[in-house]
Amino acid sequence: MLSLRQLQVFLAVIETGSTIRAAEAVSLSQSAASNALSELESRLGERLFDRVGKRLVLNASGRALQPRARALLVQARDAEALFRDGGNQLKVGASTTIGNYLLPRLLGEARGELPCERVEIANTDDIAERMLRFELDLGLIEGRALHPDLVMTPWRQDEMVIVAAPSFKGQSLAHLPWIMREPGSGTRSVVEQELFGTLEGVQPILELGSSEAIHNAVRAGLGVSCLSRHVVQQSLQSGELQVLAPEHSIRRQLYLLRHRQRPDTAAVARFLACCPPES
Amino acid sequence: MLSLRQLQVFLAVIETGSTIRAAEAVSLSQSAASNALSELESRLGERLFDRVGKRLVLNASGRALQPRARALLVQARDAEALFRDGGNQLKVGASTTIGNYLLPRLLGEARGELPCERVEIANTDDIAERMLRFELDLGLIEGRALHPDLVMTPWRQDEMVIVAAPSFKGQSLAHLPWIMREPGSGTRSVVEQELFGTLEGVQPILELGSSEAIHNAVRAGLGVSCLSRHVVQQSLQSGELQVLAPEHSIRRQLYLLRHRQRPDTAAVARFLACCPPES
DNA sequence: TATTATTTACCTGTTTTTTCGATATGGAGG
DNA sequence: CCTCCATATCGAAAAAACAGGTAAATAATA
Repeated sequence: MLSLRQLQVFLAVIETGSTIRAAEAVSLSQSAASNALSELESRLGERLFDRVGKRLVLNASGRALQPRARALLVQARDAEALFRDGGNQLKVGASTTIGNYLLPRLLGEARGELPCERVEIANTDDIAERMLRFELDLGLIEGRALHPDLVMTPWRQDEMVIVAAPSFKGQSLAHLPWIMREPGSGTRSVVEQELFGTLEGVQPILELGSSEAIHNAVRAGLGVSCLSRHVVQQSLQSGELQVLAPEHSIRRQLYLLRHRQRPDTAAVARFLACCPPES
Repeated sequence: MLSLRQLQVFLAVIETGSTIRAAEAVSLSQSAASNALSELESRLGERLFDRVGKRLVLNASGRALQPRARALLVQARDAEALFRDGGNQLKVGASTTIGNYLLPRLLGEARGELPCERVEIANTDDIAERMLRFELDLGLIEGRALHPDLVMTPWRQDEMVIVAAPSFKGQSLAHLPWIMREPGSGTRSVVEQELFGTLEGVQPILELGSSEAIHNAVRAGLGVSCLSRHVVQQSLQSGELQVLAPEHSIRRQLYLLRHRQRPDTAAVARFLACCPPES
């Protein structure tokens, strides 16, 4: 049976490129690291690195083993963390709307029941990448992540509504002064897709890089926009903003993002018990 | 860092109920097994068994660890098998239609390219259960498996057609002498659901326990039935059977079944490269 | 109730494995 | 050709794992 330590050395060699630095990284002597690596190779009956000159170059077999080794070590760590104090920590990656608006409210409602967590806000692709590197325990995304090692499961829905200051009244949508997110934003692409028939050819009068900036621009009467209800909820309640054309509201699905090869951490399970999928 | 051997002992103790038999199972001395277990517990800072009398009774912490330990060990074995000769072996569980008709043809077409495989035919529930115990590497099922640790992905489609001997001509479907699978069969439930409107109240004149039996009964002119096109393909080509009411054909989805916590084996990957999802 | 059998946990000496420091080997660069 | 640097190897030392024996605790039995 191969040992976890051998895999640890194997991965360290990949990352550092040499047995010397790998040994340092896992606090071993160089000879021990070299030994662990050769033992792993002989157990598998296959060289994992090509020895070209004095360099170790990962070969096809090594590349095949790498993701499995990583997954094994992460799962071992997770198993230990199950019971240690660190088992309470949870690193969530959330895309902007979720991280800025939805999640704070959920965490507030379940204060105390939720593990001590850390939320990192980034776009969907970044979150997917960090999930792949096991740097995050759970992703909450608005877009899609297509990597075969990532599993998307429907979580909640987000309603995007067209909002404007109260002065705007029942004009045709296409003639309004639109404010939008920058091209490339997931939010913008959803809006363009869903409202395509209505907004064809419309040029936004303003493009802003964040929902909150747009929110403020709309409150200032600069124009109209289509924003998540969660962003503008307060302004709607206070009457500072109104919903235009409610029939054009967009429902979009929000997803949980998990790594296929990593069972839920204890903390992830607790989080999901508090904020289960609703739809 | 906990060791795989400790987990091995832990699982053996669960299965055998005592350190003595566990030691035997993993070829260790009793003292070594007892030691490994206590070391694991002290590393985790948590007792995994309650010592009640001279018995070891798995407690809540132990139950939490168990599935992770199992997954870790299986993955370690898979990683080793990646390169060993055994890495070619593949245990597929297939439900009846797939295992009896579809798979043999696929394997025949890809002869030599596919790893040396072993196909076990069972019903969907059995396959799901064996997947959960890591006794199968891959499932190919016609029905649904709902366990949270099992992942279904669409694979291919199966077309079910209404077939009869050539003597049957354009009568109303409800008035034909129907032959069906026994109640409880997945195939039968699909047929009943899809043809419900047409077949309401119809009593089959015969119920048989296998598709092949029905096939032969239909060929013998005993009646009509709704069978996978794969089952009757040959008889259709030879003109021995005809398709009645093609507009009532049923398409049903076939699924790959995998364990969420187990990355694809090398052999599974090769199998899927040969027989990829088509729809 | 006393006795026997069984099982866990611990102790001790021994064996095996792992690790270390030093050294041999071998390509890369001046 | 010689020096630099990294890997691989070797013997010694350290650490870990091991087997066998044994005490304590409990269940079963007389």
